[in-house]
Amino acid sequence: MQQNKIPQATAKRLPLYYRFLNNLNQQGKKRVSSKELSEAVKVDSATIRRDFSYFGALGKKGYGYNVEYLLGFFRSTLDHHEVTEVALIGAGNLGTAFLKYSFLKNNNIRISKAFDADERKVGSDIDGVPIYHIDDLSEQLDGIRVAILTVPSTEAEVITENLVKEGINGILNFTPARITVPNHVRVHHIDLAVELQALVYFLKHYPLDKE
Amino acid sequence: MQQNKIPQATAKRLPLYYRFLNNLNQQGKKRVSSKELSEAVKVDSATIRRDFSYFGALGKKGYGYNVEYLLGFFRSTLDHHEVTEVALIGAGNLGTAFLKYSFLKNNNIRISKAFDADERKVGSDIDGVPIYHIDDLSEQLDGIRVAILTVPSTEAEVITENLVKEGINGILNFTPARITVPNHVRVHHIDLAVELQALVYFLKHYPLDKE
DNA sequence: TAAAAGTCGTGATATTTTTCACAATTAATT
DNA sequence: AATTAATTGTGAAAAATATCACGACTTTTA
Ligand SMILES: NC(=O)c1ccc[n+]([C@@H]2O[C@H](COP(=O)([O-])OP(=O)(O)OC[C@H]3O[C@@H](n4cnc5c(N)ncnc54)[C@H](O)[C@@H]3O)[C@@H](O)[C@H]2O)c1
Ligand SMILES: NC(=O)c1ccc[n+]([C@@H]2O[C@H](COP(=O)([O-])OP(=O)(O)OC[C@H]3O[C@@H](n4cnc5c(N)ncnc54)[C@H](O)[C@@H]3O)[C@@H](O)[C@H]2O)c1
Repeated sequence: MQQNKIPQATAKRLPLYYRFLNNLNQQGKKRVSSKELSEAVKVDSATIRRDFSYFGALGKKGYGYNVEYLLGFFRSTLDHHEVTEVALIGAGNLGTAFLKYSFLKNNNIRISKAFDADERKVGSDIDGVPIYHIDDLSEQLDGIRVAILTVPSTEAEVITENLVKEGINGILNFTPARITVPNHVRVHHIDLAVELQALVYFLKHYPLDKE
Repeated sequence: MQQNKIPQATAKRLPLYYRFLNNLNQQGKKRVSSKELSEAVKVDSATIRRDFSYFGALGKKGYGYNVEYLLGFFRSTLDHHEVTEVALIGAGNLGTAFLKYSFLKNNNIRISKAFDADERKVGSDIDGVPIYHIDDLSEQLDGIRVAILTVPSTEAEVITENLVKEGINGILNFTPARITVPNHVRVHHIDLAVELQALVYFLKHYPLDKE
């Protein structure tokens, strides 16, 4: 669908641009240059211009970008007029933090259902999000295509199989397990322990001054 | 310090390799090939061999890698014999989840102190980690060089300044704010809302089958 | 109105990362 | 002992990403 010419690296930065444009818009700013944007999001200004250029000529030479126009453009590009429903699997420590956070305001994403195996949690809700039993995926998941996975890593593989069976095609996996999926399913890993360890590694092994 | 020849992309994968080698070792496995490892961590086997090769010839042709040897090697490379102490700033929803998680077992990282501005939290502890007042950074932080930032985004910039002043040189920033730091300080961003939105974007705009 | 300053869009170039593909070597098998 | 199968380490190529640098155009200033 659409031009899949857009590099992945660019696609990953789009939500970031979008959020900052939103901020600017709320501050009443009318125009912005790639240089200003660069300082705010810490991405080289040439990279920003290049990123934008994949979508056509969105700016004006000598002027910069019109915030409102750009925002409108991104809104439709990011499908931001419609809310994306997401399921959360595993309402534990991490899962609960997500349930309490509103992705709706800035991101038009709503965690609308949670699933867990713990009988004490099933039937309750967290900040208005109902928790269902994991065995009821089939009945309750209907239509939802994206899942956040915050279960113990030992459960990840089996649960993933079920999620895929029920039509999920996007998984944000916080589990350390590297899950296997058919190739119509997209998995993004966020491995917090790895991130932390990588940071520590960089601190110890890379020159301190100058990047 | 050390050969900073190692590409960043490689460095980021090291903790991942390390964890899987640990698993294998615990399962009693004596040898492993780049092909097996590849299937487990979902990284191309040539990439794995290349990554390892930056540290010298760690394997044996026709045999593969000796798990124990490789593990020992990574242990010292990742400084895994000593525990890295980390401070958590902002014991809210996300912060609490981290405090309840043990990074010690697999990663030799310990969140040893937490800081918050909420008087009701200060003085208590979460899973044994004491919560101090953010104003007491100076007295309490001593020696800690790495911080996890999980405060409201509006506070991020000011707090960062203080952290830097107190000698922090690595920050894992979960705030949507893009913080500004002197260039001897390293910041890694984990922007959960962006990750989620990027996943949704990929699902809608990239071909479903094949990659 | 003319000159100066600012800024985009992009060809060209540089850098980084990934992958291919194979000689060299080891282990396993017959 | 000889043959076959497995697997590394790496030169070379490819792919992806980032940056430079400048012509073209717009806005601002004088
Ligand atoms: N909390 C952190 O800071 C942190 C850090 C790094 C990685 N992780 C990873 O994130 C995942 C979640 O961590 P957590 O701290 O929230 O763990 P947790 O134990 O607090 O939560 C796990 C939740 O999953 C539920 N669960 C167990 N089996 C299930 C099943 N079969 N189906 C549905 N739900 C099931 C449990 O009832 C629990 O509510 C883990 O894989 C962990 O390794 C967490
Ligand atoms: N929870 C999530 O799922 C989620 C998702 C995406 C992004 N984030 C981001 O992570 C950050 C934390 O989120 P959260 O949900 O844990 O928020 P939270 O409000 O639950 O926690 C913030 C904590 O910071 C403390 N705090 C406030 N001001 C402080 C100060 N000056 N010094 C020290 N502590 C201070 C508060 O007392 C509170 O305990 C936010 O920036 C949020 O945008 C969270």
